[in-house]
Amino acid sequence: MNYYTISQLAEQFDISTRTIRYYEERGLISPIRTESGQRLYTKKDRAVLKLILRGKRFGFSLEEIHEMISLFDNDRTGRKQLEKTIAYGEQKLKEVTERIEDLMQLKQEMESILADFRERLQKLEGSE
Amino acid sequence: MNYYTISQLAEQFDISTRTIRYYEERGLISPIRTESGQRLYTKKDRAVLKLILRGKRFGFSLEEIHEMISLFDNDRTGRKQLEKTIAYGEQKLKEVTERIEDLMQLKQEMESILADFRERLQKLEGSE
DNA sequence: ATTGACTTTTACGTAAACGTAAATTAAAAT
DNA sequence: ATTTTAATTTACGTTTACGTAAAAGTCAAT
Repeated sequence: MNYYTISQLAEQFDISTRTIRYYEERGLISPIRTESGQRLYTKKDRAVLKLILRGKRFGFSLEEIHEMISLFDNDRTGRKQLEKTIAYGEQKLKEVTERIEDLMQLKQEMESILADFRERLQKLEGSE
Repeated sequence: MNYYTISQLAEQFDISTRTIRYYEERGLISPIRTESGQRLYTKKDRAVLKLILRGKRFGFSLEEIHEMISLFDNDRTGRKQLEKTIAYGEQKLKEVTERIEDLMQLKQEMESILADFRERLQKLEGSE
């Protein structure tokens, strides 16, 4: 397994190194360190970073994303733990589903507005 | 046509009056005023507010939302104007479509993780 | 070995999106 | 008529999510 440096990840995702370090400050990502203290990121870290950025695009706060990440990465062995995790996951899934429906409605509206504008343009072109 | 007061809208959408005034500061909404200076909101204003809040849930900035609102509300008569508006609208529509696809992928992933957890729970219950 | 690119921590700065408080005025209720 | 409730403006405060700069150490290349 090989590693990424912080600037490599930064370039890949077109974000700053400061941003990546900030996510670490907030406990969202935990790279290992070399003897000298340099951060090294695994593929898994990279995947987590990708998740964070996607969450951000949907308007989730880092805090919310943090919670969602812990879904993946905690080893939840106990039965109670599992049940709690599932309940939380179902809740989040519901939220995501609602957002999708909401977005699709927005899309519809935008499409109908666009159709209206296109029609207006047609009429203008016709009367030329 | 009847009007809403600011606190009525605030209650309906579960936001603060400060928030609504802030949107006005930013030019997103423009209620009329009584003689004494009290804000009065029409149904249309209410619809705009709803739009703002929906935009926010998708992670759009107030600035972006501002631009999108002007799509609805400007009377764009000229041909050039219409073409620009349509182009902008198509762009935004594309963004929304991408977000939907992105969200659906997230949903899939969450579902498969949940399925995994449920399976684990089953095994635990079975071995009881 | 030295230059240059990269990394680290520390720490102050900032824009967006409000919160909150104060002082004042107006509307609604008793 | 007078409380109570709601509204206004002004203005400073706060949180989130980073930006930016400084000082110092490290890695890669010539």
